[in-house]
Order: sequence, then C-alpha cells, then structure tokens
Amino acid sequence: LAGVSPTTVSHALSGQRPVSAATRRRVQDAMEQVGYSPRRAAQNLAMGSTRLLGLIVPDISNGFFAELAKGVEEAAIEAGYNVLLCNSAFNHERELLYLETIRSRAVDGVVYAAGSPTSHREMVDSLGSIPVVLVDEDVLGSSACSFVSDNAEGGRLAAEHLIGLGHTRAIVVSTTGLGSSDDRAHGFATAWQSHGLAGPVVVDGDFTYDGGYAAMAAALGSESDRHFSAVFATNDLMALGVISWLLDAGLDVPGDISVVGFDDIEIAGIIRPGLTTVKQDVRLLGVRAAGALIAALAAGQSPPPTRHVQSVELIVRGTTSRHVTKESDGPAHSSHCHR
Amino acid sequence: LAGVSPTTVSHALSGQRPVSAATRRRVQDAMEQVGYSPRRAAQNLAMGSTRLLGLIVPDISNGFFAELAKGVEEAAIEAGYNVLLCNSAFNHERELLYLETIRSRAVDGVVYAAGSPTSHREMVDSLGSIPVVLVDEDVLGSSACSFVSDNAEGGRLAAEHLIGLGHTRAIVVSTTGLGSSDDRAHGFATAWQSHGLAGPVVVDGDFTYDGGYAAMAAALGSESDRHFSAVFATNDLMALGVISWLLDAGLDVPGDISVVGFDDIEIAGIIRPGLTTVKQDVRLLGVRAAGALIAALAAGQSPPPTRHVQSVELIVRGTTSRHVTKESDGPAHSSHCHR
DNA sequence: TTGTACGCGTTATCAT
DNA sequence: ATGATAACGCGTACAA
Repeated sequence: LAGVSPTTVSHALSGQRPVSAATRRRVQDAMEQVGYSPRRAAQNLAMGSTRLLGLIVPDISNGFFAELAKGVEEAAIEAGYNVLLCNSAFNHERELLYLETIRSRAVDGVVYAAGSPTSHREMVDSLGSIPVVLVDEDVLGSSACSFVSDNAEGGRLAAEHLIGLGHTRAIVVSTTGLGSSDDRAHGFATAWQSHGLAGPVVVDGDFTYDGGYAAMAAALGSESDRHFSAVFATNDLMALGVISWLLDAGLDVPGDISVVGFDDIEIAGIIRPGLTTVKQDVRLLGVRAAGALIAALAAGQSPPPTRHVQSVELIVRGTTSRHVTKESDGPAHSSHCHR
Repeated sequence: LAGVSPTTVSHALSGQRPVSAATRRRVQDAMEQVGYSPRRAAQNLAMGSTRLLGLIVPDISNGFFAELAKGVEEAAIEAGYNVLLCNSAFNHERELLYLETIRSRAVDGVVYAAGSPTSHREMVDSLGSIPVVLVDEDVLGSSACSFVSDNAEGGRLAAEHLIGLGHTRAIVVSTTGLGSSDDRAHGFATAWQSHGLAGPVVVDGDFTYDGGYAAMAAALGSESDRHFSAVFATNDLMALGVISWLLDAGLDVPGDISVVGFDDIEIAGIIRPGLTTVKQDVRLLGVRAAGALIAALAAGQSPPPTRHVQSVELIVRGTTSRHVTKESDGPAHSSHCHR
C-alpha cells in the first residue's frame, strides 16, 4: 500500500467511519497507480452479500423476456446490483441446475419469469429463504410477490373494442394452461358474455406464430363453419399466425375478419395493415419487479407477497374494422342465422 | 460436519485425490441433510477463478443481441460457466461502469459485442489481461479474437441475386461508420461494380426501422429521380422501413422495386410478401465465440487473435423479382435513359 | 483518527 | 486414504 493500514483503506472507500481528507487522497492516489479495485469475492465472503440478482427466464431470445431482462438490468445497475442470466430453455433440469447455481453463488435475490406452467411451485419453494419476485406468471399456492400485466383487463379491452365495432361472434386463440393466456382469454369471454353475446369459442394453440396458424387451420381448415367475424389471439405472434392463415384461406383482414393481438411487439406497428393489439409495458414490468426486490433486500426482508397488476392499453391499428352484415358474410348455410 | 475433516470433504467433491467409497457416502449424506452447497465466493478466493463470463451488449432487448446472449449462455452453462449480463445501453459511462464490475467481480473472460463504433479500442485495452472475444464488430487496431458473420459475402450474395434478376441500378441503405454495415455495403458495391454496373448510391440511416424509412425519405422524398429498381438494406429492420416508405410512396414491392435485407429476423418470414434477405446464424456466433473463450480459459491462455468468419446464406422470398424494363418504369424524364 | 486481530469457506501443501 | 495448517482478500469489532 501507500502509507496506511488495510483498515483505513477499507474505511476510506466505504465511508463507514471518518477518514481524514489527506489520508483519503493518498489512498485514492495509490489505487489509481496500481489500478486497484476491491475483489468482490472477498467482500462477499466477509459481508455475506453478493449484490447479485438472478434472472430466470425460459428463453432470453424471446422478445418478451429480452425486454424484461432490459428492465431488470436497468433497475439493478441503478442500485449497484448485477444480473446473472439464467436461461432455462424451457428445460426443467436446466432450471434445477440454475437453482443450485443461485444457491452456491449466494445470489441476493431472484427475478423469476417462469414462462410455462410446469412445476413453479417446487421451484419457488426450493429457493428457500432467498427473496424472489415472480413476473408474468403467478405461481399457484405460493405466497410470493408477483408482477403481472392486467391480462384480464386486456382481454376485456379487446372484447369491448370489437363489440363497439359491431362484432357479435368471435373466436379466441389461446394457449390453454398458460396462466397469462388463460387470463386474457377469460377476460375477453367475460366481457363478451356480459353483453349478452354467445360465448366465444376458444381454440388452443402454441404461444407462437406457428401456433396461431395451426390453431386456425385445425379449427377451421376442414369445415366452412365460419360463424364469426373477429379473432382475439392472446399474443401478437399468434395473431400474426392467425392473419397469415386467414390470408392464405383467401379472406381479407380486416375486411372479412378483424383480428386483435396482445403485447404490441415491434412488428405490430410495422406490418400493413398494423395490428390492433393490447399493449403491455414489459420493460417497466421488469424495472418494477427488480425495484421491489431490491427495496426489500435493502430492508433486509423478502418482498411482501403482494400481487402487483400493471395496467395495459388498447392500441387500435388496421386489423380491426366495423362489422357489416352482408350477403357474402359467410357460407350459405349460415345465412339462416339472419332470418 | 459428519465425521471427517474439511480437507476430505473438499476432495470427496472435487475428486482431486482418492477418497474411500464409504467416506464419500457419509459426506454426501451429510450434504443432503443440511442442504449444503459450496459457496462460490470462497472457492473464488481460494482458487482465483470465478467461472463467470461477462457478456457486454449494447441492448439486450434487441433481437440480435438477445439471440447472441442465448448462444453464449448455452456454451457457458455447458462448460460450467455462468453469464453476467452487462447491458451498456449504448452508453459509454455505463460501459466503463461494467468494465469496473468485470474487474472487481474477477470475471474469467468477456464476450464483447460492442454494437457501435465508439471507443472500442479503449475498452478492449482497459480490460487488461482479462481474455476477450469480440463479436459482430471488429475493433480496429486491437489484436483480439473476433467472431463475425461474413458480411461482405452477404452483400455479394445480395448483389448477385439482384443482378441475376436483371436489375442494373440499385441503392444501398447502410449505417455509415458501423463496421458490419459498412462491410455489407462494400461487399454489395464491389460485386455490383465487378459486373460493370454503375456503383450503387449509398444512403445513410440509423440501423433501425425508422432509420430505413427516413433514409428513403431523405434520399428520394423530394425528387423523383428514381433511377433504380432495387434496394439493399444492411439489416432487416431497415429493409422493413424501406418497404414501408416505398408502399407509402405508392410503389409496389417487388413489382416496382425489389428489396433485400440482412439478418433473417423472425418477421422476415412472416410479412407478406416475405423478405428476401441474407441469413446469419447469430446464436451460433455466440456459441462459437463463448466456446473459443472457454477453450482458451481451460488452457490458461487468452484466445488466439484470429478473425473467425462465419458463412451466411441468401434466403429468397417475395420482395425480389425479375426486373422488366417497361414504360411505367420511372418518372417521365427518366425515360431518356432508354433512348 | 488509526491500527490489530479475527473470521468468512474453500483449496493447496505438507505430513501422516 | 486422511488430517492439519496456511493462505486467499476483505470487513469489522475492538483496542489505542
């Protein structure tokens, strides 16, 4: 060193106790000279805290989780934390491996975006006393702090929008079993029925572009039973798949069928016509989730088991239009509905 | 503990020296009972290695870097490493902060995707002896190991494709100063000129959808000097912006103008017509970069300063078509070209 | 205002 | 095949 004891160096940096200005200068100069910086590993060992946050996501290359990661990182760096990227790749073994990593690295807290409805409970429990916040998906039976978008409200907004345009028959393309998707579908159906309309048919499909395409194909490919003029897909990628299928089937969007999505991903505003969708601010969800976690950490506690619901917004673009009842509105046999 | 010395416990786990089967069992049982797992911080301190990789990206929510992160994580976890997410947000101060983080956390190695042409050299140098691999962008004057897609070849493929379709006049929308974009534009121009065609006009624009749109607007909005039938944009988002502008200007794609992009992002295959583009495998780029880094780490060295170039592939979709010279091929005053 | 001594949990070295 | 001891680098209670 340059003149003083290790103790003084430590306090000069942490400010935990008074250090004379002259001494502090000498310490800082010495640091500059040798390019010294405290080794985190040693600090961890001495203090018990790592200032490291674990971020568990199923697929970081998925735009949703990438956006979430951005928000989490933002809040983390702001508070002097770093983020350990844990990509479970929808693989349970990988998830368990990361659980072990999180324990052995003594991560201070975890932001857990499960992304699929499998065995969350077990995961959350096995974190033991490590503080966790859940994002996007609630975990049944677990009293953990969670941050979700108002999925049901989003479904309701989509329904009200379509109803306002005169639509009376719709189908919903949703990924059954996925909490967020179910909530969106349920919110849509509830609003739909509250207007005295016949409950929308729910079609199951993967939470992807192909899933949306396949769902439409499976539900409507063989039969010509198109008693609907609108589709609500529980995410934008599915909605794009739905639109592709409709176009391939020779139908016009929104001329024949209106389509509403969910998320407001970048493509939604790029395609022509633009996709009408329910926008959720995923980055902000990440910022808030990590913020709550960090606040709890600062207080030496786990975050309170509150369910934080973030509002969503309907973005009206070009894939929805007023429904007009016309002769060509469906296959011949459906016209008896209008008698 | 349960019966033996700390030394034996350590060796029972590491296998660094023979331990009797009975003893190993007792150790394992004891571990299960108390849910013990070695604290990484202490291992770091004792061994000097953290098995942590730093991943520096400018924007994790950008599909390119998210995909890259996925590949890096994959290779890392495979080799028992973890990934520290460093999102610089295109902010130099943030980048310096992360540099300090990387040093203090004693990260074993760094995967550095600079993403912009500012001050890389300084960054790489200040990492000191920490092994680095560069991804996507080379760093001038730095003899670091780098992994890039064959950008020039991609540009060439795009040019050859358009030339094969009979196009003779093209413009290139590129982000000047961005190495990868410049390489793509240069590869295109070189191939173009090698066929004796008049060099393509290069228009500058941000590396985004809006950048592509604005570039077209700036270059062609006021004048009607459309002496071209094809556009090569150096990434897909820009290409989408270009297409949007063309459509807004009342032009047909590919009827009037053919458009080629670069990257093959998901949207490219979703939009109608599909975007003809040059595909690069970003995930694989990440896997290879991290793999080389880890291999070097295992050998106790820095990765050799080789420039690894990964091949790219032309994906022909619907935004390119044969160029036919017709009356309506341009504004009236341009027809004198055909005399 | 500064210094001393100890502990954090693990591994390397040497000894048995 | 196992045990004892000394680091690793830092924070902090305690003493000065």
